[in-house]
Parts: sequence; C-alpha cells; structure tokens
Amino acid sequence: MSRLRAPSHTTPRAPVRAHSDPDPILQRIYATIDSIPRGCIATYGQIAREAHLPGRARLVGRVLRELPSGSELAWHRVINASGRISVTGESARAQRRLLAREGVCTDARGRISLARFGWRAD
DNA sequence: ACTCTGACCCAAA
DNA sequence: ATTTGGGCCAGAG
Repeated sequence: MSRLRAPSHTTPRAPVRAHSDPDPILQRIYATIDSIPRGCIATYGQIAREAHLPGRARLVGRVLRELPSGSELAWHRVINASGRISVTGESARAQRRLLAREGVCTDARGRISLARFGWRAD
C-alpha cells in the first residue's frame, strides 16, 4: 500500500479520509476538484494550476489514482487536455456513466468537448 | 543511487 | 492528425 510523500524513516500514517488528510498539497488538489461544478469537467493541468501547482498535472493524476476508497471526491470530472478519459477498462466506463448522468456526453470518437463542458474558474 | 513508469502537458516538427 | 522531445516527480524494483 503506497502512500504519497511518506518519509521512509517514519511509520506510514493510518489511512484517512480524503478530506481529512493533513497534507496541504492534497488539500489544495481536493479542494480544487471539489469546486468543479456538476455537469462540467476540468483537465489535470487545469486542476494543477488552480491548486497553485503549475506544471504538475501528473501529480494530480497520481493523487486521483491513490484516492482513498470511500472518497466522495468527484474524480470523474477530471479528464486530460485532449478531451479524453485517461483511465482504462472498468474505470473508464464508470467515468463515462457518471459524466453522462450529469449531462456530459462524449462524441462519436469518445471525446468530450472542452468548449461545451470545460469548467472556467472565476 | 540509479532506471523505469506513469489517470499529464505543451510546443514544434 | 501524429510523433518527438522536454518538463514534471514519486513509487517501485
């Protein structure tokens, strides 16, 4: 069970719920994703920038990959910069289903229109 | 202390 | 549209 940024010389913390994790970087990423409105999507890079972590889109991806089970974070509202879903297999179907439930649809080629559904932060 | 691998991104070719 | 090369950085082996 891997942990984010756990110092090797300390015992890993017990798992905590997403919104109570004390790591400020995680807090900012979670908070930013939380502010994506229902029916909108944002890109990994956009989340990184909004969370004051410019250029760290991959970090956002890792954070979502390691999302604690039971988290209520709207992970499905995050897609890549080319308008595609980045997860594969079962997760991709789940993401498409969750988005469809919010009215976010993919085109014939599996792409989501950033122009139509992209979140523009204030 | 390496190298490899990513839920990534962007400019250039 | 696709490829390439560079940036990013934490885990895993």
